Formats: sequence, C-alpha cells, structure tokens
Amino acid sequence: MRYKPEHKEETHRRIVETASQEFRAQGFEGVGIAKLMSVLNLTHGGFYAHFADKEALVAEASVLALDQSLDYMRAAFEQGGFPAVFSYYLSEGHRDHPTLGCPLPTLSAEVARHSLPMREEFTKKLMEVFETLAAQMPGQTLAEKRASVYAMFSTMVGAILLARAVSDNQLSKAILTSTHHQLLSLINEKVD
Amino acid sequence: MRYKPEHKEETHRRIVETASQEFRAQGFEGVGIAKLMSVLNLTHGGFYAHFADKEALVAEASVLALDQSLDYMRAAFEQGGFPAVFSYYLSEGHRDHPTLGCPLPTLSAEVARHSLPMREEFTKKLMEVFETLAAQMPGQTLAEKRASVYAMFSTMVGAILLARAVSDNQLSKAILTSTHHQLLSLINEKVD
DNA sequence: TGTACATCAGTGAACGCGCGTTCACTGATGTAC
DNA sequence: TGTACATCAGTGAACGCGCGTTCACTGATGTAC
Repeated sequence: MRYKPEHKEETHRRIVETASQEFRAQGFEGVGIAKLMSVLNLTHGGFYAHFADKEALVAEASVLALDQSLDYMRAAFEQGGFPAVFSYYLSEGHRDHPTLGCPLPTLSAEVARHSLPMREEFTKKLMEVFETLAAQMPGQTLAEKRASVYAMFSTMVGAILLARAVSDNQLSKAILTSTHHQLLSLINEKVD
Repeated sequence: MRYKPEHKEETHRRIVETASQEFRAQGFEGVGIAKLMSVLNLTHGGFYAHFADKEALVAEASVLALDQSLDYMRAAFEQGGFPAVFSYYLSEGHRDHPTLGCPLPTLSAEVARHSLPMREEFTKKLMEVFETLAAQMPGQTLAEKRASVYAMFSTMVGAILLARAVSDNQLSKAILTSTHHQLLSLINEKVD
C-alpha cells in the first residue's frame, strides 16, 4: 500500500504520543517496542523507519511529556494563578493518573541514568518550563523568581513521588495536603 | 565445605547490603541477580537459598537503605539540628553519590509500580523515618510537626531527584541552593 | 582412634521468556510512456 | 487509455543477549558408632 505524504509523520506522532503516556505509567524500561507498536496496530519492525533507536524515542517522548505538562500548568495558572497550579499538581487525580501527568516524578530517576544527549534535550525543555513559570512568579529579580520556581518544583515533584510510592492512603493524602499548605504560605509571603 | 553456623546469616546480610547500594545506583530493574552475586564472589543459583524471589530482596534492601539513610540524617541532626540535615541532604556529595544516599529519590518511582506487600514494608519503614524526625520538629501539635516533616521531605527528595536528572551543572546547583534556602527560612519561621 | 555417613551452603547447566535490533520482503498506489 | 515500473510505509522471521528461576549436584566438615 502507498500512503498519503503526511501519513508517515502522523504515524511518527502517534508513536511518540503513545510512548510518552506509556513511559509515564511504566517507566522507560517498562515499555517494550513490540508492545508499544502493537497498541497502535503496527508491527515492531516498522519502528526503525521512524527512530534510530529506543533512546531517540525516549528523548522525543520525554520532551513531549514536559510540553504537555507545561500546557496543563499554564491552563491552571490562567484560571487561578499559582494556587490553581498547586491544586492541580497536588491533587489525588494527578497522583492516581501518571499517564497524562507531569513526567518529572515518574521519569527523572531514570533520566539521571540515561545518555548525555538525551539528558541535554530533557534539560533544555525543562529550562523552558522553569523560565515560563518564573516569568509569572512574584519577586524582585529574575534570579529570585527562578529560585522560587526551582524550590516550588522540587516540592511538588517530591510530594507526588512520595504520595505515589506509599501504600497507606491516609499518609499519601497527608503528604499532598501538607506540601500544598506549605506552598500556599510561601506564595502568600511573596505577594505581601 | 561446611560452614560456621553464623556463616549463612552473614552471606544473607552481605547480599542485602550490596543490593541496597546497587539498587540505589541502578534502580531495581538495573541490577540482575547473577551480576549481584558475582560481585560477592558467589554464583546466581545460591541466591534462592536466601530469598524466595527478587521481590523479597527488593523489599529487604529498600528497608535497609531507608534505615541507613535515617542514621545519616540522625547523625547530622545531632551535630547541628535541621540546618545540618539540609546541608547533608542537599549537598553535591549526596547528589553525586546515590549509592550510600537516601533511596527515596532513586527508588520511589519504581516502588510505586511494585507489589502491595513490598510497598507496605517500604511504607512502614518510611513512617518510622517520618516519626523519628517529626519528634525533633518545632511545632505546637504532633499533627503540625508531621505536616512539616512531610513537606520538608517532599522538598528535599524532589530537589535531589531534579538535580540528578539535569545535565547542566549550574542549574543543578541552583536547584540545590534554592531549596536549601527555602527550607532554612521555613525552619527559622517555626523557631520564632 | 578410625571409618562411614549426614548435613547443607554454594555450584553451574539449563529452562522459557522478552528485550532491542536487523533485514529481505510485500503490496497498494502514483508516475512514466 | 492502458500497461510497466518505481516508491516506500509497514511486515514478520530471525538474531544474540540477559533476565529470573529451577534443580540435580558437590564437597568440606561435624557427628555417630
């Protein structure tokens, strides 16, 4: 069969999209190429017409996941500023559905063990995320705004990470609400 | 060969000890039983005289890692209170040497995907860590102290996680120092 | 005191399985003549 | 208008490899007689 000119790009896009979701749910190592392709009704051999190797997919899919996550946070911010961002990020919904959530809690530990080129692409996109949010952050200087964003992200990412690991739902909720309150009081201080 | 009565326990202990370090460096999936045993000059077959399966080792090694990490933090606390804990935890040394560091940044994402029994052992030990530090935390009520510990841990864990993932050393350092300053000002508020 | 035997931590070949990757191939369709 | 050919996204068998796990075995030493 011969395909329309945009068909290949579309398939490529679908592979990255599905991979970015599966990776967030199962980790990079938990998702095999054969299984991934079969979800899309394709066979594993065709994968290498789209990507040099799995590492290339890992890089593209991570960047896409960061981009999507930034979109969610931007949407929340537009609705209600940083408090809305915290409510979204530290929600039980986000905790229970990593598939469409922020890739940082699920994938950062694995990223740290990956190849330098992959980590560089990831870092570049992460800086973009940080800069976008720093622009909205209260503070005197850009350095100060950035510092607030780094600390804010560390807190949010760590909270979701721990809330997901823990088997006790009461503790899990307590982790989310405690960090939520801490972040809210930090933001309120800065606004004053 | 016949061995002394304490020999088997000692071997068991060495396997768990080495595994707890290797897991922190490579993740649970990154460490195979054959390789692990060969590091200890043993063969892979003998593993199953010590553990029902890999999952049992994963559980024991995670608990040991949490215990060791708690010891480090307790030692730091005794030397200089929470500021010393932050200095240790958010140091470049800790960032660069996961092997003997806190298992939470490296292993929590994988723990979240493991079996319930394993997660329960992990959670039980983590609660012990939280309670130990909450006892030292300034605050009016126990609930308040716990909340501070949960938020503090989320921040520290997230910071190390991100600082390790990022390929840019300047950004990595900025993440550590920003969160460090945030935690110090939080503690100072509470003391006042 | 000397010999036969039981113990049991550790050995290593073998298993089935899923992984990432390669490559000769298929076959529907656009294009050339 | 009709036929031969080129294109190329996707196919699927095959590869070597490392994984977790099983199991019949080994062999040094303590114990029984």
